[in-house]
Amino acid sequence: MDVRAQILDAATRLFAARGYDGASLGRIADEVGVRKASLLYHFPSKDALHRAVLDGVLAHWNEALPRVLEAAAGEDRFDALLHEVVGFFTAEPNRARLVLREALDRPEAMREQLEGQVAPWIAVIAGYIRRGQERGELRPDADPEAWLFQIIHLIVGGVATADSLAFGGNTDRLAREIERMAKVSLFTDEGLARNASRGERAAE
Amino acid sequence: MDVRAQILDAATRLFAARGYDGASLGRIADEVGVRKASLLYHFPSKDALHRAVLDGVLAHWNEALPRVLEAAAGEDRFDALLHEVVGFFTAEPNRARLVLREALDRPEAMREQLEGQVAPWIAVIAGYIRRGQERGELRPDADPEAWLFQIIHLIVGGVATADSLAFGGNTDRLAREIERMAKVSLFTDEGLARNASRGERAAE
DNA sequence: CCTACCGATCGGTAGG
DNA sequence: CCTACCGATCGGTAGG
Repeated sequence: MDVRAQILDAATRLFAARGYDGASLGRIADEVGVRKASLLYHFPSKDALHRAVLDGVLAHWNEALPRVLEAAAGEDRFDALLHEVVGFFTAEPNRARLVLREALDRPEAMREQLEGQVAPWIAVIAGYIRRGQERGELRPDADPEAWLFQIIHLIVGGVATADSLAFGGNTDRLAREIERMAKVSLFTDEGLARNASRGERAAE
Repeated sequence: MDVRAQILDAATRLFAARGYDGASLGRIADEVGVRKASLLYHFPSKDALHRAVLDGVLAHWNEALPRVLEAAAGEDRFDALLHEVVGFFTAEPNRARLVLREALDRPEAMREQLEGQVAPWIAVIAGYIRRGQERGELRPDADPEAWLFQIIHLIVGGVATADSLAFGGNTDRLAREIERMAKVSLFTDEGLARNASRGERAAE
């Protein structure tokens, strides 16, 4: 791994754990094993480094989401999407923490990112939901865009704060309840029945 | 309002907006209209001020929750609780941001707070849910503690990041979807029917 | 509640 | 990629 990637890696960890102001260039450089001045050769400023870290999180989505949407067959699309989101953030919880911190630290910048980069994909998936509602598989009173936001919110927030909430080893219970809430609040009884039969096959 | 309360007020605002490291004692003092050294007369250190701010958030719950639980009649208890949580955080979104930041910045301290101060109340309310499940009003597959955590999570996180998510004036949609998801994921059809008839009366 | 001040740390630059 | 250094800002203290 070249130095630039090592810097991005350490910066991701420290920005996620301590926030923009709490993470100093000196400590990031220490973790990589270089001097602060050398770090500023690769990234012109702390702000530029921070933006590069956030771009890394966003870049994955622009690659992964189209792939999942195209690959997953129509009926299994929701499971595939759910697992992609869960997998993406559990694989690297710092991604979730970075997103949450950005929402708190710079709400205006986050709003623009959501509108420009995330909203289009939300719209696409919301379209699938609307078709499911027309077929009677999904609850007609569900608000597709709002439902999606809340589920993503539960996953991202849950992963980001897992260390805080994980008392008594209840992370599994929390994760299972998210999945139950997501399904029961979106699928009709008819849709759930079809989903369950598919789930039993998948569990084997 | 005396100086001490003014300091706590300004500190709440700045800690919520910029985090512990991002909020300086100098700026907090500026907003109050005193010198930094004067601020350190009322609170011996930045850390002590921060803890006092968090205690203020917690103190409300130890007063409000027992009150709501006792006052609300059995059948309307869930609506009363939901509105208390929503009202508490929407009235002062900084409370929600502080809680979220604490979970990110000091997960260990947050975990202890949750175990000691919040878990007992969760247990009480979870008991109500279990009784509702035995009566057939609430879904038997719902995990009472986990469901409560997720609903509180949705409300706290939603309020804290409302500025980021509020594009196209969709905060109302997001709030309505939380309420719909909460109800449909907890109540059975029978329970929902009873709830709806009560809701219609309340809406008049 | 103030002025004056301290040591430490910060992001960033000069120059090689 | 380094050493050496800068001005600014930080939390906190002395003394009144």
